[in-house]
Amino acid sequence: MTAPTLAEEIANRLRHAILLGELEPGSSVGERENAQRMGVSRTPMREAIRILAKEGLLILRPSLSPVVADPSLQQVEDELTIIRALEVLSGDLACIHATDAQIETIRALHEHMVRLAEEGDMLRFFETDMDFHRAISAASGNSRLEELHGQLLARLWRVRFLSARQAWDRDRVLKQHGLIVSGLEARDATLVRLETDSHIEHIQRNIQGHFRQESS
Amino acid sequence: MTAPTLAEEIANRLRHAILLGELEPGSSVGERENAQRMGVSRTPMREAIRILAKEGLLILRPSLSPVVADPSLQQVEDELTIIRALEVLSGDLACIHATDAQIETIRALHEHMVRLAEEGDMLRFFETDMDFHRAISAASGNSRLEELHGQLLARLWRVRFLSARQAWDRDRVLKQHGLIVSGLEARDATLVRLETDSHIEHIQRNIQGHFRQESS
DNA sequence: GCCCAATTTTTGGTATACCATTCCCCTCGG
DNA sequence: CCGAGGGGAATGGTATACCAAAAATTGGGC
Repeated sequence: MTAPTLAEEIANRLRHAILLGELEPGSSVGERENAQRMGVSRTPMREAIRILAKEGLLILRPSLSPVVADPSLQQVEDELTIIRALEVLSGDLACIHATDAQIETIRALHEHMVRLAEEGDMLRFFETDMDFHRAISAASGNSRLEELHGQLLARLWRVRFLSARQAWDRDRVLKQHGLIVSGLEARDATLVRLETDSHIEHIQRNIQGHFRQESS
Repeated sequence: MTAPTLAEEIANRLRHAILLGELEPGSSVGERENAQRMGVSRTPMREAIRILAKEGLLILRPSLSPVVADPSLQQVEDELTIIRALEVLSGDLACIHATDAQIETIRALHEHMVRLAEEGDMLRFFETDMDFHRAISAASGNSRLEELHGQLLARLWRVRFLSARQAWDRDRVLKQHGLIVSGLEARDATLVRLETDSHIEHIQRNIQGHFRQESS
């Protein structure tokens, strides 16, 4: 792997900080201020800001400091609608193109989640959840789809993380994941599509609940 | 409208040049060279290059000049697969959420294409074709979907333009568009989905033909 | 005549300085 | 006491200078 540029590195650090909530939504992220805070010059910081803006984590305003994005329920639902379509597509393609090794990887991720659920490691559980879905898009054999899906997923990382915290339904998540894995192993596109669709619909409902709770 | 920044402006100029083929695929686009050629400093040029790279028109290589992208047939097909899923989704949503005015706009674009076909204005015809599809995604009521779809469409602008040049089947395009418009007006999601799917499948076939011809 | 290595050149990456615009606060006038 | 105007501070946008690394070229050795 080639050495990561400084701009990418601070972009990663910033992204981490945003996703973990260390930088609150709505707070401003000036070029100078943050550049000094992280000990770099404005140039790479400026580029890092553009990167995160393209990812949707920062909002650029003309002649004004960028702010940490604070997406509305409507926006999140819109994105999730797209993710749903892409994941269904991924499942369809994966049933055709996935190698056995890829499906094996997906099953391994699933079983890893089961263990993490038993141990109660919520953060790891959640991150593996993301990996699980990413692995499916990777198994589609469509690299551009994998990339795009990953971007959208990253964008919703925080809100999904927050809404998954309450996680009254880890069992349902695991059960649905299990069915999706079975569907992939049987190359049963219909089953995969159905379960994927239902799965994301539940996620959507969770997020709606999260927003409702937050506004109170 | 707020004044566009210099970086955006030269990004637009560069994009135009690339899409029109004034910059051949594979040719290198160094920061210094192009900055001087366009009479700006490296900083905005650098940013413009990043923008176009994110759009997929330029390929960044570590420690090497960026080059104008020259997508393979596989890559184009992958992207088109995604576009197909997104357009089908757009059609579904548009049948539910589109306003009558939006559908009216779509019909107007369609009829405009008919006129342009009669006049033989290929470039305008093609651009209106793009607008037609964009208008449908706009009618979905999902702004993020509209944005994403637009980006993917832009990325394939050039190859679609080239493959549409031969255009032995303008009649089929217009017929399918007409059916899609009818479907939208009737809010018949099934019809829209079917025709959209078939429409893009034909585009895919055209592009395959274009690549086959090019390689000979 | 060919290949390898050292050097030179060119590349992107980074830091810094400067500018125009805008925003904010303070003061002055009603 | 309130509002409008002005000045200063802070912002992002741009230009430029410098650096390290990598690629290309050239010269020497085999």
